[in-house]
Amino acid sequence: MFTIADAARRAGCPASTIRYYERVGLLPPAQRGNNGYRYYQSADIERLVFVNRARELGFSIASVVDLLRLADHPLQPCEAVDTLLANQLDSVAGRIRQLCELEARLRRLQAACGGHHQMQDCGILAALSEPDSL
Amino acid sequence: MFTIADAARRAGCPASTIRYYERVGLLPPAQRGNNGYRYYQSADIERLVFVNRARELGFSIASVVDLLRLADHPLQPCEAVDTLLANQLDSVAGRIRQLCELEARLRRLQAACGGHHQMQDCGILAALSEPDSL
DNA sequence: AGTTGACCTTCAACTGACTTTAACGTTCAT
DNA sequence: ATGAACGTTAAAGTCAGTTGAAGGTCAACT
Repeated sequence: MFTIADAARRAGCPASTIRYYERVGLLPPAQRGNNGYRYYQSADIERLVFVNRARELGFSIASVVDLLRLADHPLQPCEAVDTLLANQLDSVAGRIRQLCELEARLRRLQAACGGHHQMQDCGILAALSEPDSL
Repeated sequence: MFTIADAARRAGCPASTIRYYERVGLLPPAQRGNNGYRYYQSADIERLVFVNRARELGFSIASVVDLLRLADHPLQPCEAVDTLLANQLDSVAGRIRQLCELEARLRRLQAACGGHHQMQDCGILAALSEPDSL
């Protein structure tokens, strides 16, 4: 029997996040003591760890709900898991591509400003105002 | 004189976004017609384009406010602009690094699931539940 | 027994950068 | 004159939590 602070320590997230996960249905309602406190068992904490790992990997709350539902059916084929993972990889790869292009544009922009001059001569501000060339 | 829809077309953003920018003080209150409609002039649209470019480059609303204030003082030195840009580049580079590590972890996770098997044998779900090794 | 300090509870509001919705007014072409 | 396509506002929704207020509980120490 662990308090919410114990669970938080073990899962490596704030207690407020655990309450939030319960509130949005990502975790089932916790057992309660006579004092109203939440108490957790090892199995509950494993589920919480699962959730936190998946979140760290960038899965949305909705996807984690899906993953948990899938994990609860041990005899089903696991293709749906593969699919979720592949989608997540695609979306991460896409964001990386976008950010790399962004980085390149920022570097080009940086090159437009040699150094010490006035705002009115700043290539950065000019490029932000005018052209389509960054 | 352009309506908000004209301005939106020219700036490449939804009209709702323009209203939002005005509401949060990123744009000055627009001129109004007798009907209450907003009307924009070329200079207003230039400012809006500036804002949208900066937002596309990932600058926060607060940073765009700074950039605009800087751009409004043409005789000041432009080092502050350089600094804002350098910070933005740092933060983008940092996000890229994080996402690349995330991508690598997702790929390792993907390798844990060969293909057709049941949930209970799925290396993906196992890795999410158990170890620190991804 | 009292008190301190660390824990627990709920509910509401805040974050960023918008988007969406509802309910209503205007303009224009047919 | 009527309908589509525009405009207005305020409020709520999005995502994934975090923060704060106001209060109840528990364990240890004096």
